[in-house]
Amino acid sequence: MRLVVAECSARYSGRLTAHLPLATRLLVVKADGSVLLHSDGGSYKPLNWMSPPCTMSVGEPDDEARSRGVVEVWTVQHRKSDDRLEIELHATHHDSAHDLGVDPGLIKDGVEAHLQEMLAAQIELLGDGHTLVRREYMTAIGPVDILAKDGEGGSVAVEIKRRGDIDGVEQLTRYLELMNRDPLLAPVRGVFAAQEIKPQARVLATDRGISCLVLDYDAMRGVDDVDSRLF
Amino acid sequence: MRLVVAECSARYSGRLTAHLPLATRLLVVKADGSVLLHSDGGSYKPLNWMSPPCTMSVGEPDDEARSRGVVEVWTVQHRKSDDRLEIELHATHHDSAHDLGVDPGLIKDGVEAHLQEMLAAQIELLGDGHTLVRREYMTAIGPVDILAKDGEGGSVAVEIKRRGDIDGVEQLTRYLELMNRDPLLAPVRGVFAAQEIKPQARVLATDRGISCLVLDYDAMRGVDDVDSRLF
DNA sequence: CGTTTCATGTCGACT
DNA sequence: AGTCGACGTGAAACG
Repeated sequence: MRLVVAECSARYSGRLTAHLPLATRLLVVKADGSVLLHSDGGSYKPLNWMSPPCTMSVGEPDDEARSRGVVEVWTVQHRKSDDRLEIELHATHHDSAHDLGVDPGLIKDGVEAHLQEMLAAQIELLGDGHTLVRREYMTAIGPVDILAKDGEGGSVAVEIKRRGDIDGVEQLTRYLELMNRDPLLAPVRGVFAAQEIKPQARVLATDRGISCLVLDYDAMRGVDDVDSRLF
Repeated sequence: MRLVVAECSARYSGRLTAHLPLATRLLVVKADGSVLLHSDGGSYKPLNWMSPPCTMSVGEPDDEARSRGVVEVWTVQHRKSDDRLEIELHATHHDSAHDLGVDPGLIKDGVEAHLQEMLAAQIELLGDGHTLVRREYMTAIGPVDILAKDGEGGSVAVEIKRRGDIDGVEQLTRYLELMNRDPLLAPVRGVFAAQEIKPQARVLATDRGISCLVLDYDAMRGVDDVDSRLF
């Protein structure tokens, strides 16, 4: 990985045409040839970039460019499309190269998955008499996290989220709509379960006759641990 | 902007929970406190990050962490949510800070470029006797959209926007300031041309002696088509 | 400020 | 390789 801090201007053409006026920026050249052009603010998205696979070539400025103070011209060309990024470098303030090696990558900890496991194991949290039918109950539009039956034999569909937002309620609503068309299942009641339920989501859920269940992760894990110790 | 290349591991919790195993990575701390964690490959998206507004605090590792080789602990906390990024730094290979200043940002040439072409072809829209000098007239701070001469031989710098906002007037003002320092060009008059000019922008432009020109895209394209048919 | 739509979306899973 | 859907989507335009 090469890091350069330099005054530069850039021109991108490909899916759109754009340019960056002269300013001081961070240029990152990754091992796979990809290039990022970052400013000192904004988000994680670069001002401009070229994704791999691509090839970078360093060239000399022509006379016109040199008269504008350009010292070096980088041309980054995508290998599979005609996307092209041209960077004109003026003064360079920093330039260093580093060997980073291969990255193991991000590992997403499935808190949601864990909550699902634990709620399946502690299904009585839904209410007395509830029994588990199955986890990841498949429907035409995707798997419902948990399908259960209540004490009276009615079906209960549970959607689990770490953070209970409106989107989750919408998702559960779609499932319920579909499942209630199935005479073998209907009527299906909905339960929206999450570690934290946003007020708006609670209002929407309640309005649609969906119950809300706040899950206490630590308490549930405690119960889980006790259960494990019994074996 | 601070650049650090270090062996590190990280843990993010917020909209999801995830972690990064120990590896050598680039850490970027931007002026607004945001943090990016990049590997030497992939795309422009960091492995992990924290968007502004957020606060970074540097701490000492506890005994357990120190025994694992942790030298420093960075805690990046989002100001408006409970999103949190914790980075454990082991060996540091590089550490440098740079003052980048404010970035003018990316300029997308979409409809704008087309308007520029058409105005260059119909330069008399600026007024009788006007002639085109060149498009994309290069200056130290970026290209002026159109440089023209009026009937009396005076220079005219034209800034073209799809939507004429205050930013565009500011940009043209910077160009004019620079160009009027060049004795070969001065005095340079400014014209702010756009499909639609916001009232505020018009007031500011007028106040600075910059003329406003509303461009009728469809009418201009009509003329363009007629021109094409002549050939 | 909330809401909706766009993106050089990116990214992964599956056909 | 092409398609589809989720994303820590983010970002800009709009009311």
